[in-house]
Amino acid sequence: MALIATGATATATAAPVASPAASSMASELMAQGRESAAVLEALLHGASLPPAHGGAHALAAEILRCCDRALAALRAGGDAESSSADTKRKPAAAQPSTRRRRRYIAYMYMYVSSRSCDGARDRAATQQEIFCRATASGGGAAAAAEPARVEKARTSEDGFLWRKYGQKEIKNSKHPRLYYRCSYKDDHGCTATKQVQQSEEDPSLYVITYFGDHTCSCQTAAAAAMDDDDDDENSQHFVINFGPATASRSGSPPLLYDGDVWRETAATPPSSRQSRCSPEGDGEESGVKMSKEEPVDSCPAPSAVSSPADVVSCSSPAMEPDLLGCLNWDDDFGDSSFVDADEFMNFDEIDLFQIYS
DNA sequence: TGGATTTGACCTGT
DNA sequence: ACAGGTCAAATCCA
Repeated sequence: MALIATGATATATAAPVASPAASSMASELMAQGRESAAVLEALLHGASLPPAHGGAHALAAEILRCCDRALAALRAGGDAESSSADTKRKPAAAQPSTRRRRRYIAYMYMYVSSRSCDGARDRAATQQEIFCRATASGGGAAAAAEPARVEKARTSEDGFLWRKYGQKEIKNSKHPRLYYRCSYKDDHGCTATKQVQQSEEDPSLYVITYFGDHTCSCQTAAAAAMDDDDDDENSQHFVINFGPATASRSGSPPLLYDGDVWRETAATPPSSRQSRCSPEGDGEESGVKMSKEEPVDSCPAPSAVSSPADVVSCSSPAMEPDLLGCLNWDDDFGDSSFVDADEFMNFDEIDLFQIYS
């Protein structure tokens, strides 16, 4: 994923204010996460850990969990506040979901930051490498309405629940373009849509173009569900909790990493259509089949990594040292004494890695 | 039987 | 006229 960094959108988007309670909780969570990061750093420098620590994997999982919960707390706090105080809400289409966008951006930032400490490539180079594609010209209403966010990932799975509504052969393209809209479009009027198309250069990658923001509440419910799962699972698995939380309905379960391959957390029937977000027609839905029996593609080389999803999928032993070593929390996220999560993730000062048409 | 997917037809912009 | 986006009836599946 990657992009062109720009601060324009950050300033153009009104910053929601999280409630004090949410900020406090987020602050605690991030402080906890930082402690884990410090331990992890010590571990990476050769220090030995007490048996109580579960090793690098457990620490990394803890860090991710803290980050995610902090962001969820902020989101929930902000949402609650805005829903109670702002009853005259503007139509969803006219009010971008800044919180979710920020969360997305935060992950982008973490990703780019992680890459930036690679000695051979500075942040600017990484951002340049990050893929940027103009919104399809001459597109339909969705494409014309607002800028698109473009990602490249090994799976089109992103935690949201999508309904496919179309497929189109694209001229001069080997692969069809698939059209999805939020499954909650009817229920909540959510206008989010996305287009998925296999990359021409690397068919194992999917180019995902997002239009609009999710205005539905599916993410909140999912986050809660995931919290419930955390306690049971994270001692055993590397919990992948990237981006918006997974829908709790019969939708895609969160993905777990157990050291070798990805797998789904729930015993979702393989044929469950809602868990399928990958384009069909390429034979085996290469990006989504995540089971012991059918391991996903091996982790791409760092140079091929181009999406947050890849960051996650590359928490494999091959990628881990690079990624973990690059999480320079102090440099990238400020001092640990951040007062609240908005300060921690100083969103408005972070370059927004957003795709523009 | 209800909900999701498929796919040809239709609509819109260039 | 063409390409891309969306609709909606038909179909599939749990």
